[in-house]
Amino acid sequence: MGPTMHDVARVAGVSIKTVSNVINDYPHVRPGTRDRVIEAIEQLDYRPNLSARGLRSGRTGVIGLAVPSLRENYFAELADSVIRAAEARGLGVIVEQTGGQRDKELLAVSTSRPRFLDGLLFSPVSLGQEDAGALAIDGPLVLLGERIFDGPTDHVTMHNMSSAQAAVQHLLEIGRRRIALVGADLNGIDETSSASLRLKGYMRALEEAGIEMDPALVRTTEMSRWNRAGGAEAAHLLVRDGVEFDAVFALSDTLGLGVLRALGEENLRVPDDVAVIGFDNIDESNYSVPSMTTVDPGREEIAVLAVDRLIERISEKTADRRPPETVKPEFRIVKRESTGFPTIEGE
Amino acid sequence: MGPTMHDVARVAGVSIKTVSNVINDYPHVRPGTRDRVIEAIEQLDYRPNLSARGLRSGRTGVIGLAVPSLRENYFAELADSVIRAAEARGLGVIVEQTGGQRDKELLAVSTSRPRFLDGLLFSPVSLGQEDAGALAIDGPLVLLGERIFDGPTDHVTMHNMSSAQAAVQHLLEIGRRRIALVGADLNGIDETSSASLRLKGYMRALEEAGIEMDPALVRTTEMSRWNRAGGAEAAHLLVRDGVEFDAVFALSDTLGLGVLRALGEENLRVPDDVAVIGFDNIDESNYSVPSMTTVDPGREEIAVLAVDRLIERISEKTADRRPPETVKPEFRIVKRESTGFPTIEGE
DNA sequence: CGGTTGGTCTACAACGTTGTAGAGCAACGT
DNA sequence: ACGTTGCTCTACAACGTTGTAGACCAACCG
Repeated sequence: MGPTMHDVARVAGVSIKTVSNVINDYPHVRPGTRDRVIEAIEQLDYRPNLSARGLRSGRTGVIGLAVPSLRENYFAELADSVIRAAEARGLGVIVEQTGGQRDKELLAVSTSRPRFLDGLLFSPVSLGQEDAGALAIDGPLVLLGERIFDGPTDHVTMHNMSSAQAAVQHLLEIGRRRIALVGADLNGIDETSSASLRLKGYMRALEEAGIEMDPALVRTTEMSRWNRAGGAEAAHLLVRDGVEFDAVFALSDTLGLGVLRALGEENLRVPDDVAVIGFDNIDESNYSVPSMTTVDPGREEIAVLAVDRLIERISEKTADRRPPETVKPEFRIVKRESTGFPTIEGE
Repeated sequence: MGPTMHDVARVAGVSIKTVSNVINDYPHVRPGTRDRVIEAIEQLDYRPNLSARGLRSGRTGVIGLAVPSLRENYFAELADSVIRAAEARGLGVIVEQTGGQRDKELLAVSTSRPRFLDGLLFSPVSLGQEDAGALAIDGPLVLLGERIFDGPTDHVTMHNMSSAQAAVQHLLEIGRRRIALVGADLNGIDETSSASLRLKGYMRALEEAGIEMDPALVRTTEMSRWNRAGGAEAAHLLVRDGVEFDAVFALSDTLGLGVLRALGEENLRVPDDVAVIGFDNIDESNYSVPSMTTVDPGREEIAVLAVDRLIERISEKTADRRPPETVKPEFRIVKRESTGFPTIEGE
């Protein structure tokens, strides 16, 4: 066990409260005293005991981040952004993986609080509108992603519909008309899922262009989660079903990368035979063969916004609580080889 | 603030210590009393305050994981494995990113302790043998990866040399003789880096096969870290330098994926013209075009071993401290299309 | 010159938990 | 019948920090 404030106080010849005051930048400390304390701290290599601080002040300086899985690149990169944003503000991040399973997601919300978190960033996948109530109980909570609209908490999301629409418009602009969509979720007609919102953007873009939607072009994925295998499978099925198509809008980059792979196996050339656009702008999409055009939903900004919102909520007095907010960063289309643009290095 | 032990004690009609005893499975509690306490806990939805527990008992149930970056797939997947292993044992994981920078790595070791971690899993990149001393001070610490051998702590690593040798043997077995190596680190002749150890394996395999090593085939990467861009660059240079080669051993999968991309751009066919093998077995390598043969160093097992070692160290009395151990899981070669084998789904 | 103000510091009591010491009581052996 | 044992439970004191209340002193005001 390291030195405590008592040790520092003894060395500096002050009371422990003065040490505490120096550490917490309490203004009324004489410069000379402050220096003595700082010197003592350095001499002893004193570090505050965060458990004690957490007990006394109710804050631990640690927040939680609950995501489906770090094996999904989007969430790994999101975690990277969140951790860096949190670190810049002096917070640690405990990462929990829900596997996208409903029970583990519910658990993450209810069980993570006792883990002495100051707050939780939560990216649910399985929880839906009907679970909004389950989120009301706990401490500061900021939702990430699409699900659970109008919940009792802040929500950082993305322009799913309009960015999906822009993605399809991009395909239309380069002359494609038979645009397949991979990753639709037609099981529960769940209005609040990313899949549904992006599908809606797809339909709008087609409608505006005066193209009738062909249901044969809208493909679901069998796998429970969006991944490369799902994308590959969907693309294989498209080809083997004999559906004619000259472009694919994959609802996530990992799906899109699976599509790229499958198209290669089917001897279809990208973008000559089939153009492909993904969604998420994960690092990997810039290095696939060919590099993949995608929608950058503003992940980095999502992380910063979310951490800042959470910090606000944490420091908020229960009295003057603002009503829950929903914020969305700007999106952009990153044009790459899979739709006929050269890859820009470092993009 | 939620209910405390006092509240539970009052409801159950016992002392707080009895509540504590029930929670900590202290044996001498009458079944009836135990039931009353459990019922009170459930009725109040009581959750122990981990700050208080941490203060009193010196344990917080949280460990740290310091890795270069979650954007590197290998580390994202390692983090996934570690978090799952830790969760199974009731521990939370705070993830810190060092960016592979020396100062941040040193900071991670010295600063993370006050963050009330019970222990730290640390995967250094920049720290070397000369920093072994810096690791002696702190609490339970388990190193991951190659660097800092013979340090004062447990070390979970991998069979770098023999698995690299096996990788090259695989290329030799399929008839390749001009085997390039991408990702060498020739700056500091640092005996303890993954790069050096894998290079050594490469040389041994060639030697055993009676092939003389051609320095023109051994390529460094300009970028500070192993990534796709570095692999692509190295492959482009190989071609443009006019070096003849029929296989590439990439010292990491991300390097290998960059190599695959660059070879495609150079109109070289994989594996017909050039066979490629990587190292790490990240998920992505199974979905590249073509899928990439690689060395699986046993990442999942590394995580489990590391977490278990750390837990042992945490619960160890200072008296009967075992000497530091170094453990390595088994490796295996995962054969895929980039060396002429069909991809096995789910592999 | 007495009273007030405000800057600087200290003493003390919490925060919620667990370790220690020991009280109470039934069962047992002698 | 009485000490001993062992199970069950309780009271109390920590753990290291911060909030509260207030002491002390110099500077200032009237």
